[in-house]
Amino acid sequence: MPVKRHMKARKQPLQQRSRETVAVILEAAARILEERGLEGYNTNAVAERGGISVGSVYQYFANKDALTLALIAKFETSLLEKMREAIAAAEGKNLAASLNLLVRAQLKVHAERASLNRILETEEDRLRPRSADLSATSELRKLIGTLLARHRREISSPIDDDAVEDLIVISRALVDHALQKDLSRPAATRRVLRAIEGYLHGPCRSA
Amino acid sequence: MPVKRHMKARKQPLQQRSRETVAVILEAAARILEERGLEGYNTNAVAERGGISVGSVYQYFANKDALTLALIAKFETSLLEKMREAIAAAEGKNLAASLNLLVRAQLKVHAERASLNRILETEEDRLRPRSADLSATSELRKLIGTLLARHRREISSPIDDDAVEDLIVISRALVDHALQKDLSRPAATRRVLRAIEGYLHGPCRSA
Amino acid sequence: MPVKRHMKARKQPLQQRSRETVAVILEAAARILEERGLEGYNTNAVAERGGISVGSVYQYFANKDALTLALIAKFETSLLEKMREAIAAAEGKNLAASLNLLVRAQLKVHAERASLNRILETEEDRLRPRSADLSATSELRKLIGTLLARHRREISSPIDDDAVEDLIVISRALVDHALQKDLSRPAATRRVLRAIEGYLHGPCRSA
Amino acid sequence: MPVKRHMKARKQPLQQRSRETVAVILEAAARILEERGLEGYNTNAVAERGGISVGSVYQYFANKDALTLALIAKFETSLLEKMREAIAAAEGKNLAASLNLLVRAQLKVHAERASLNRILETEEDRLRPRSADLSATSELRKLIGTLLARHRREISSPIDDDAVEDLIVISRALVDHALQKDLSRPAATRRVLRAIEGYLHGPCRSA
DNA sequence: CATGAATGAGAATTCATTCAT
DNA sequence: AATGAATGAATTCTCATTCAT
Repeated sequence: MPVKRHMKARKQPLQQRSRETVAVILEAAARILEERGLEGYNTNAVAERGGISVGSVYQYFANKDALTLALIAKFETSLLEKMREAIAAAEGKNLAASLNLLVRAQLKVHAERASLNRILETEEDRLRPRSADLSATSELRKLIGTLLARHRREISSPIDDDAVEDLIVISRALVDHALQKDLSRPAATRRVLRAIEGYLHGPCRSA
Repeated sequence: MPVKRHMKARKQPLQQRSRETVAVILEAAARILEERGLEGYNTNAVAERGGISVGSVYQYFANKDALTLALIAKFETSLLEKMREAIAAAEGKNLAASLNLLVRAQLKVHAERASLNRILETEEDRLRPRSADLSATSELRKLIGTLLARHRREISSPIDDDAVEDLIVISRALVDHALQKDLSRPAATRRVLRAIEGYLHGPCRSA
Repeated sequence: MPVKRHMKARKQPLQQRSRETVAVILEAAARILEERGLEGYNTNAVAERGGISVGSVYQYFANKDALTLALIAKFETSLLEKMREAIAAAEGKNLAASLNLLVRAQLKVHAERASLNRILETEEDRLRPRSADLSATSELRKLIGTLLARHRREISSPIDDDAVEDLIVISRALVDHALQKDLSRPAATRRVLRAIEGYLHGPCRSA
Repeated sequence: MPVKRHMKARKQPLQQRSRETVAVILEAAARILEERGLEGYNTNAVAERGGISVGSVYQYFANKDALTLALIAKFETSLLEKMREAIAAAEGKNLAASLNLLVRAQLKVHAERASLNRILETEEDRLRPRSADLSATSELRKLIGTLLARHRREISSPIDDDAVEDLIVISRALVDHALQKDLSRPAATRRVLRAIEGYLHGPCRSA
């Protein structure tokens, strides 16, 4: 079953009222996903939860997948936001301290709405017509790339775009895994950092 | 919405005919998932694809989820099988060579039915009542643990159960990512190995 | 196999249109039961008969059993209504005349939709989680109790709650039986009355 | 949906083995009905419960309804048997004592497999092409008729066939009701007897 | 714009019955 | 005769989407 076309938001919510409605719908969708999972996620439920009518949902989202994509975009943006803040806060610190801040921020963001984020990641696979990258993701790559470049001298392994990508994949996987296994925050941080730092220092035979 | 309860035992395939039917069903389900994705995966389609009737599907699988779980188990077992072979083949080689074999085996298995495996992994999240481990997974952990212990002296970083778990998570994530991005086999191998070896040699300040 | 659990509240018909739809559904269900019996009673048939879609049936009734229960309630209420009227009409008459009116009313109501009522009674057994009385039934008991109390002096046998209950059981059984055997109205009336009056005058040894 | 034709047992179980199989099937059907109700009553379940194959069920019963009818006949016959015994035991006693024995016998039989009997009565309505009487029922009428004729002088009200029929209907209804409400045996006996004796002594104005 | 009733295709599951072995 | 695998029509129920008001 191919993904529906016209998956852009139907109209630009220019009016104040409209923007509020969109926010209500997104929050309702998020809550339904958290409370009932993908199984219980349907447009009627979302509308009811948001205290509006189904018709209104379709006023702003061409179809269910468009709504889901909007949710994904929103949470990806918010993740990016937090990462940006963490990187800003790391300004002036050394690599280890910076990574520590970053990982803790990432864990915090994912933990906040852990179940929701897991589901959205799953849906992303299904909805994103492969390779079509969300701008947020490439933005994140750039951010991390810049950070690492800044600390080039503290890193023993050459850092190209692929390395950045892999680092992102690795930390996301470990963070998800930690949350799924309900690890304590410090334990999770330690494990994620170990992987990242290992990666950055490369296979040094000097040991 | 929780996973179905009534997973009561269905008839075990005793006769030759039955065992064939079960195989037909599993293969049909796999093909449907590959060709149409989760969206087009329904018991009627599976039956039709297998050239049998829906009733026969339900003769051996209590419900759709049970069928999916059987598929998961089958592919997890087959993955384990291949890993076991790779480890056997690595007997006598050094760590780097062993890991190389292992990663290539993993990439091969996943690549064979890449899309199917991705979907099954997704479904596993939904179907496995958290923490309930598939025996195949714990088996894999043991296998990897043994391999690393054998090469203890070539590893600079202490390897406990958590480390093994993280290594599995990392390589699975990178393999999935590589396949999704259609990386060439050598490139994928290189990137996965880089991560693993980095992890094993730990953050060595000596660089 | 127990009665369905998910009898959660469905939308209450608020608008004019909705109330009409609910009425249409109930009437269609009644007709299907009359024409095709329990065997041919299914939600698709009901919808088709009512000229609406299945979805609409489920908009107002959580499931098939809920629809059946609504039918039961409706006809129990209507029976009660008629009995109330008969008792009102009997005001001032003596016991024999009152009973006569009552029995004739009961026969009339049951005869109107005899086959439907038989089926609904059958389903009631299956659907009512024993002891959970329909308010209509307890209402009827009260009504009959009051009538008999009014004529206490014309009755030779002490009338308690059990007696009222038994009288209701007896007359319902005889009425059903008379309708099933297609007895003429006067014959049926006579036979039911004979049983009731016999009960009320008790085993008088004076004969 | 009309009742199936060919509803007679498919073959006369002349052989010893066959008769045993039929008995096994009937008992299995009875148990399934008791344990799972009409909802869980299906030929596959019956076969499994009886430790035989579905095919064998169809060897002896043309279809499911034929099986149900056989069950009905069996339990009606057994009821009749017990009533006959009770009447024989009442030989020489007066009317009151005879009725007492009879009612107690009836309560005992129905109580033994109360839920089964309720269900069978329900199915009887559906399966018996109206008016077509089971011989057992007319036999029972004869039995009761004879008993009452024997005690003609103790009865103040004329007893014709209709009266016998009504008495049977009344006592069956009250017995069912008593069992459904879980009345104690003595209480049930008292209430059923009260109704019967009232009926027999008729509306005597002498009180 | 909002509402929410209505739609109906589609999916899961059951079970009476058949028939090759 | 017995077996039990296979069948597939039938049924319940859901939910994305539309559209009259």
